[in-house]
Amino acid sequence: MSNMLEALRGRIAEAMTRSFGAAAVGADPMVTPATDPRFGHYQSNAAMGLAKRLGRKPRELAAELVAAARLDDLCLPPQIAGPGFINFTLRPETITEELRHRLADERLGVAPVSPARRVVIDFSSPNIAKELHVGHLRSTIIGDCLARVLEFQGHAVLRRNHVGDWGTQFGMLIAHLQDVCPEALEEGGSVDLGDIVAFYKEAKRRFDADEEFKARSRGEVVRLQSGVPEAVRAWKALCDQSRRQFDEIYRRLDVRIEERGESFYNPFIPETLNELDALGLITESEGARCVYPEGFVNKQGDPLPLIVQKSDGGFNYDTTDMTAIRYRVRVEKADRIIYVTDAGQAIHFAMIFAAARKAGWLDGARAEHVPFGMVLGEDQKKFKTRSGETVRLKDLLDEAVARARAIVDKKNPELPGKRRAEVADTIGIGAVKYADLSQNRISDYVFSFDKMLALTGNTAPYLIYAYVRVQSIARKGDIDYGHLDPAALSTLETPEELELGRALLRLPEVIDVVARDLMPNRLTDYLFDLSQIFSRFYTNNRVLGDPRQTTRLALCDLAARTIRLGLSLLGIRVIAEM
RNA sequence: GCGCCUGUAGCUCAGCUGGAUAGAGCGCAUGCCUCCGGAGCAUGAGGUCCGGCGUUCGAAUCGCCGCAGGCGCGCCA
Repeated sequence: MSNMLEALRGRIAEAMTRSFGAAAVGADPMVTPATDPRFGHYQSNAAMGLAKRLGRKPRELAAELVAAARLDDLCLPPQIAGPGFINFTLRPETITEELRHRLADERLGVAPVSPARRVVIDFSSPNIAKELHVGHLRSTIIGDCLARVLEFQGHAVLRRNHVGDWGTQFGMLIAHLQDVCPEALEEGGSVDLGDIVAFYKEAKRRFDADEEFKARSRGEVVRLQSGVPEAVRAWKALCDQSRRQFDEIYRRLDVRIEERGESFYNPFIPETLNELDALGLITESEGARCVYPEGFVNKQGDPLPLIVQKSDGGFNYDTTDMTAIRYRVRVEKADRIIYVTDAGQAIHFAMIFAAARKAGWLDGARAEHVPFGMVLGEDQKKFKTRSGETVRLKDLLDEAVARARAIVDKKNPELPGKRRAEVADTIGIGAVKYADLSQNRISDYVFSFDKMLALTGNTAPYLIYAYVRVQSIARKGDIDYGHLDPAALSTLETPEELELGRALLRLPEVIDVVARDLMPNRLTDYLFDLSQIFSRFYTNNRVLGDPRQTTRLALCDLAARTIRLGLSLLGIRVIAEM
């Protein structure tokens, strides 16, 4: 049993039914990590809740539960405290035994979930012909992290980049392309259009300034939508060019994602609308076709619509999102669909989900919006460059790496230049990700290079440093952690050993919580806590040359592997030296 | 105007199905290198959990009413 919390929960649930029979069936054993180390490792608050239902004193019930529970193999005799808290302390032998298993377990005690589900995660989602900018940072990083966590649990995760690759803006882009790069309209061959963003800006400038160009642009939209091959080729060339620029950033961020843009869903729009219509969910209003999910009103207090077809016959993101959610359930057989977008879209998704539910599409599936707050500058205003421009992700990453490089150069000039470059890259990118993920994603997040790259505190550099220290011990002592014999791990004794051992055991519970709440900061909090405990351990417990060397090396190895695994779930790499 | 989100130490933030004396980092003060990397460790000061009322054995957490800030509010996404 590698998840101690689950184990205890099971034992208490069992004791509850044994002691109180039907009255306790389905009641929550209320087992949680202890709120304070002085209370032990875990606690159950079930007695207080039960007291009301059974009309008895909570401390009495707690005593009965303790008497009825079979816990001897896991913990010391439980203590009853306060109004009826039951406090559990794991036995040192239990902790040690479990750590022996972990030494030989690649997954460090985290069992794959059963049954595995099919999960669609919709994240990042930039627009074609535009830049990946700071506005995409959180969606990309958080979405990737959630994907990694759910994949590690064993779920089949479909990572979807719902890029904006359709719409009226393509008219001006195609018209501009005709003028500056006519060869892109020909069949076959790919063309390098250069900086697609500059291209977009120029097209936009002409569109705003030139009536003839504007008219031509409108014509191109029509040609594209009706599938004229030349227009479609131009569109593809534009998307390809954008994709190359996106992929460069995803590569640097080590983010894997499958592009499935809005255009992908075009063929499925008619059947989606037909089905909504057949269900009687579509109402016409001012020439537009609308779905009115209940409970949403506009500023006049009138029902708020999803406009699934505009009055000009065109489609918008309500249409695409309705089509996509239906496709994901019906065709991709998703059990769970997760949308990682800014909090400002909360109402939009609430409406999409409500409408999809009404249509019966979510009967066997769960749709969730995972909202996050804005990225703010240190002035607490929306994060912009000094000149007021949107911050490009590329520039942001470059600066993080450059700053990390400056720190490495200063701290460890003996490291060869090539290694310093790797270290700077790992730390710089890792710091950007960690800073974002360690924040409660709901609140707005103040972006600060200085804070994220700080060598102390809850930052990527601090965690990576803890990892590096373990590798450093190995180098010093000429140790190969791969050759440690699990059986040689003796029962933990010192307070620091026990504290570290207990912290290591928590990993499976933490992963469960992250997957349940989709809150990466629960994982970063744990890793930071673990790293601090590890630092305490190795400053106070000599490893090399100590009679307990083997046991302590095993703890070092487990700490390093736990940190490495945890960081990998955040999308952050480690290095052996820094 | 309505809706959503946020409000916790000087600053930046945690606080997980309501649980015990509310935590961390930074900053500040004071210790610790004959010792595995001091990018570290230890100790301390610092709180009207925005305010009020309510629910509960128990509220930072739930409900209602206010206050402040952010975001959104019909054919962009």
